[in-house]
Amino acid sequence: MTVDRNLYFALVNEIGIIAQLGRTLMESRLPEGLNQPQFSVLNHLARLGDGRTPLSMARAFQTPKTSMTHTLAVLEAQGLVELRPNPRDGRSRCVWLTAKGRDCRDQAIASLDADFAQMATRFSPDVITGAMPFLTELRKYLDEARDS
Amino acid sequence: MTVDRNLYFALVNEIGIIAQLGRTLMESRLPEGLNQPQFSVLNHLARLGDGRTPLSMARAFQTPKTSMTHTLAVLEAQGLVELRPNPRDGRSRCVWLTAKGRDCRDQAIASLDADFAQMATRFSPDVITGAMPFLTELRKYLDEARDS
DNA sequence: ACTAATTAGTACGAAATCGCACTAGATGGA
DNA sequence: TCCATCTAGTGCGATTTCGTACTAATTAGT
Repeated sequence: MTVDRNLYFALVNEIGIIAQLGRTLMESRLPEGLNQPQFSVLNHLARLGDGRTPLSMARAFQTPKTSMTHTLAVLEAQGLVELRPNPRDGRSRCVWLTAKGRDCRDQAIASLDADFAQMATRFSPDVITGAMPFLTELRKYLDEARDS
Repeated sequence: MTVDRNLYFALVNEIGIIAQLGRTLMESRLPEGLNQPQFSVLNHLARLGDGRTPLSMARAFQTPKTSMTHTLAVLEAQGLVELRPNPRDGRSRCVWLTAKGRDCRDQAIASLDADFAQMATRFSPDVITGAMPFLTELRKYLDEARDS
């Protein structure tokens, strides 16, 4: 019992530390004034397409919608995204990348490439691929467990 | 190249979301007014022994020392830890659990046990044990990569 | 022993996080 | 249609996070 608890706690703990280290490392590469959540929003819009609503993004990142409001306000103030009314829903808005936002994301990606290449020398793509299913399943589990 | 970058980015992303979900879930079980970093400090002291210095704990959690100062101030205000002078170093202090702090930690552990038991039905200890080495190595790698 | 460099901790301020309460718009009965 | 309910987003305030700059104590080099 005790052993199991420590095992699961160690897992959560290790993941928490990795997330923090990853975030700090990542932010050291990002352009000045762009933090990890802000970059994630830009990247999300670039990868999956813009025109999404704030709420859908808040859900995608599992973060409170008030946090997303703040993040988007910062990005908008920096001219990296634009918020336009949602033609399908008067309460809602759609988030669009500006040209500057797209450039900024591409540049950030380029900076991170060097880190990922470095990382690949220690962790081959195969190793990462092998580790992903467990992590994905764990994420889904925790996501579901949220409602209980 | 692009595939690799997305793979590594997906890894960091997934871990970030797991950390956030884990933290939120955990905090929903903790006593009112105790958040995850605060609990982690209590747990660390209970497991590894108290009388440690703030800096050593900041290092253990890979967090800035100013954050630890704040966390300890909160815990002290709640009467969960006590800060006493370090007899071996006049600049330093030692952190001690109070009886209340120890009780609080034990109670929190008990609440979390139910969650871990639930989690164990989906992820056996063997699966967790199998996943740990990769995560530990990744954590060490990121820790080392911090100085570059 | 003396001074320079290092180290532990904190004060302070800026920014981020996020819960609560609210507004405006949408939706689903009856 | 009308009203109760729900939903998207924001304003606000409490708390957390953490970088910079500082003080006081220790350590290292000579």
